[in-house]
Amino acid sequence: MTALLSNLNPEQLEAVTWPHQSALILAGAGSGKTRVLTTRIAYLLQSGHAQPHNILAVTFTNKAAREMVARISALLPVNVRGMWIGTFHGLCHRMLRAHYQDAGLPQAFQILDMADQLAVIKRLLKARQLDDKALPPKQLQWFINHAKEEGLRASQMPADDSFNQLLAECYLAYETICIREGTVDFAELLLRCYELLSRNEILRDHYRNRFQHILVDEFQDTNRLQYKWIKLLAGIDAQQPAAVFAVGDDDQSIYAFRGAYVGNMRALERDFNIAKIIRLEQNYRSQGNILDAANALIANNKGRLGKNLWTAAGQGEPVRVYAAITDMDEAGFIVDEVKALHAEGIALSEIALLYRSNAQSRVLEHSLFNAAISYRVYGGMRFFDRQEVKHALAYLRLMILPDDDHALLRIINFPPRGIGTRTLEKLQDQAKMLDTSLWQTALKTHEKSQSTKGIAGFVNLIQTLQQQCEGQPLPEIIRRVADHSGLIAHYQNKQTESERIENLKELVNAATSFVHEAEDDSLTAFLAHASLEGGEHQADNQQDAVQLMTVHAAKGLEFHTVFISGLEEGLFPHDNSRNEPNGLEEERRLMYVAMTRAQQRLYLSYAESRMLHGQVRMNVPSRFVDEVPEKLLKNLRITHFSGRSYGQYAAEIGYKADTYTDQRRKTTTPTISKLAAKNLGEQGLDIGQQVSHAKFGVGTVINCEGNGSDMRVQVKFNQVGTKWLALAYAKLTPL
DNA sequence: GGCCTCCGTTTTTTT
DNA sequence: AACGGAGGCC
Repeated sequence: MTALLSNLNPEQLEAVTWPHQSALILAGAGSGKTRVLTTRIAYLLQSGHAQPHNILAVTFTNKAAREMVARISALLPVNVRGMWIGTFHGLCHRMLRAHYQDAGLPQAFQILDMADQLAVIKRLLKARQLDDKALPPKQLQWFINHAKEEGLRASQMPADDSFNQLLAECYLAYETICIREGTVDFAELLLRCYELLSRNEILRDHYRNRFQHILVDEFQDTNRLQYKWIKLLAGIDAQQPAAVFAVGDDDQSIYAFRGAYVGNMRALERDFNIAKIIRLEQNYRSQGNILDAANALIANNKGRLGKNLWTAAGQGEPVRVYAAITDMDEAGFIVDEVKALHAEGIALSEIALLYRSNAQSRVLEHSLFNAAISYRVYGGMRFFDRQEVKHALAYLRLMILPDDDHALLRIINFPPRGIGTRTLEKLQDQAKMLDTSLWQTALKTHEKSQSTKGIAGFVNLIQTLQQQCEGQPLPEIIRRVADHSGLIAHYQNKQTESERIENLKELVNAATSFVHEAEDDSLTAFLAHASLEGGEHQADNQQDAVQLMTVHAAKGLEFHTVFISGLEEGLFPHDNSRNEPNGLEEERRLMYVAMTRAQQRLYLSYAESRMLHGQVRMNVPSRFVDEVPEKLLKNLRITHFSGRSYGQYAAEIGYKADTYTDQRRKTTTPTISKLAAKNLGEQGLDIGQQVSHAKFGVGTVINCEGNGSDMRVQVKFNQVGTKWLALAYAKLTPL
């Protein structure tokens, strides 16, 4: 026991040994959050306060869940299997499988991922003859998911105007489809589980009795339904409620855009009568200057629970800032620094290049590639999202749940077997008339036919596959399906598709390792695994490489050196965040997360001009750079120019932004430097200059076009956004 | 059925 | 710039 608790600081120790009561742990970045969580579990077990089966621990990602299991196992020899440790979705799924009948689901119910869900929605909208303008599929998807996250069913949706009525009707139609097909989307896993527990007293009491300790990781990222689920399971109104041990950091809440509700932290405090929040403020990751910078930045946010990170390590190096001329120049600078760091002995994998949006990675990749520095980009297409893999999975799903129209439609004519749009329409019409699934309809109308063509051929194929795979081991089932479905042959006929065949083989490999690792190695379990664990492609290249990722993807990670690039107004903070309530504060938290990833060295950079969406844009440095106290910064521009003038350096890096061509309109417009020098100069203006406008207030000139009386300038106003103004009319006063 | 062209979009993302 | 979707054409 003493070994377990040694080396904890006083706050960590208080959290770990907290009595059998609910607790809220405010755990700053790098404060040993995971350590506290896992040591708490080990402490409960070792001290005899709890048995493994009394413990439920919930995370957001499978990776976090796996890490938790691994670290507990390392702390003490315990049967981890007795504990329920997993993601919200994974745990809800587990309950629904165990009680599928009580939950009103077929035994072989299947999980729809976001793409599957969108496809179902598109099909639904098409059937109702609603085009994109009447109701965009994405919007309906968002509406349905948000409704579910609020715990609302279609029948509870307001229909106060015609559009809301339309939304409610479509939601209802969607629910009907899912029920008939036996499919469940991500939000449904949670809502269904919540409803199951709230309606079924026996089950509820069973689980309440069992889970006396509920531990929640990244609590700030919970949505309202997840919180209600925790509350229900903990049974705050019960005689002996479970102890909820919630660990989170309101300053690192960066998922409001997908429904996370930070207010849950306050709600927990209130609902669970938490008298004292435990704050973990000692940071074991970053050096002083980096923390001071991050603290100063986040202090600009309002309504925080309040927390100030400190470190026992020294101040370390200053935060380095580079003002680039172009995005290419910015990338070039970063690559130069990476080279220098690597030469000093820093491993490439200890260097992270962070950016706000994925599109920004390209310039960086380009420069790294040319410099022959190995790098790895995170994000992008995941294994189980690939079309060939999804096709194969659709065959498998249809075999065990033939009423899944979504799966059927995906493959009824893939590979092509002569079932065209008209045949399909006929089948769908018949199904509607018979009020049954497409599969049942196909059976009824083509059962007698022995034909190997068309729908009858498809029915025969699926039935044959069902028979052939009966009782076979999982990898063998997948091998047969990939082969007999004609998928392999189809891709073999195309020269460019050889990678897809490799992926189908990889799917067999995935099944092989799944059989070795999973407790339940059924096909149903494998399909659930494919949906829920979407395939973090972990195993690949161990080689030393620079890490490229969005700031979101970097959450929870740490690196010796971190570069945050593209720190420009409009990019970071992103323009779109302005339309969202508290959008700027979320952007700032994002910046806070990015900065606190760095251990020893932090670089901030921005570019004056950047190619975005095929157009050169002039940008103003991000306010986030200004929010870092000057005394913590070190400006590298002068050093990097090494004595040259701006003009000399610009010429050297080939910066010729005299004109840019709008490909769409085939027009060439003179931009910045020349015009700025000539025409703008005549007006007493310049790019980058602060100006004042009677109505719009203060702003910065960021672009211009035309000349003479037609001349217009683009001004980024501090209050009202970016506007094009005709100089002949608008009265701009240089400041 | 497959290929081509035009057009619109473009933040972040896990389950 | 780049990608995806829709619609037209052979």
